[in-house]
Amino acid sequence: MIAEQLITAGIRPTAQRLAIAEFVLRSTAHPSADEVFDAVNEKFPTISTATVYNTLKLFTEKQLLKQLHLRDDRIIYDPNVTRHHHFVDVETGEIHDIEWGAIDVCRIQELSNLDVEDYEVVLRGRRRESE
Amino acid sequence: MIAEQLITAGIRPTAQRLAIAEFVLRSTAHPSADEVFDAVNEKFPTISTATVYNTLKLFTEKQLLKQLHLRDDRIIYDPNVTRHHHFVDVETGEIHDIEWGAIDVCRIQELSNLDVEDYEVVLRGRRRESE
DNA sequence: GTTCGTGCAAACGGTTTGCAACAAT
DNA sequence: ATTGTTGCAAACCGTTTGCACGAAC
Repeated sequence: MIAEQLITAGIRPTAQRLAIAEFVLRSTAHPSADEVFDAVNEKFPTISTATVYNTLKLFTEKQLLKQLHLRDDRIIYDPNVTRHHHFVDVETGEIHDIEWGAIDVCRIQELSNLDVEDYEVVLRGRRRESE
Repeated sequence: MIAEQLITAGIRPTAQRLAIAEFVLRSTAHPSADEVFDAVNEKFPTISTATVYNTLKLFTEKQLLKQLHLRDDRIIYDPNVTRHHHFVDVETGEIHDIEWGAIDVCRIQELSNLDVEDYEVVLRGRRRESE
């Protein structure tokens, strides 16, 4: 349950936070703050943008979300906090997750004088018409 | 020469554009617009931020620069427009280029239903003390 | 003289913050 | 009582734009 997930992360599950969590932690669409606001605002018309921003920041600090900088105009949020890659559809702007095992990245360890703690592949292109 | 590079790209080489070009096209530091402004402003105190932003936009359209979205707070610019990867130093925030051939990325073609037109690896970590 | 480039100031848009009211412990 | 949370409005900051002046063709 979402409430337990918040409590486990050390977050008090208020009504606003639950509404935000239910949308953003279950989304695969990598929403931005204003998209979260719009979605939550429908069911919770009194919520403010400040609460949305505060909550997204809190969720990020508590490792329930990761910020992505794949769009040039706004930060988007990813509830998939495990290692994975990203595909950016250049036609629609949509971001799709690519599972970690689908791509091999080799010779990272050979980079001299760099301790690589993390990495990801960012792909750009378009979805193919599936036959 | 820088002026010829601008002309070749179809850009009239004004004094302001030359000053900006000399700084940003030769930089390996991935500067942001305000860093470009500060640097150029020293030698060219009458320049405006509008001109810097307009010029960086123009250079980007003319393929002399690429915008990078590796920092969470601002756009940075890369005069290296050939394929390469990026290493983000998590201590200093500095961005370093990784030459294309230093890393192998495999099985991109196997991704079903995706036409990958471009990709890059983004690495995060710290520089090792070299012995 | 018409197009292009510059610089100032204002506007814009995403995000953060100050603060007063309120809820939870 | 004290601490944490919300929502409003204002502030903030990187970036863009409107516009008038001037330069280049």
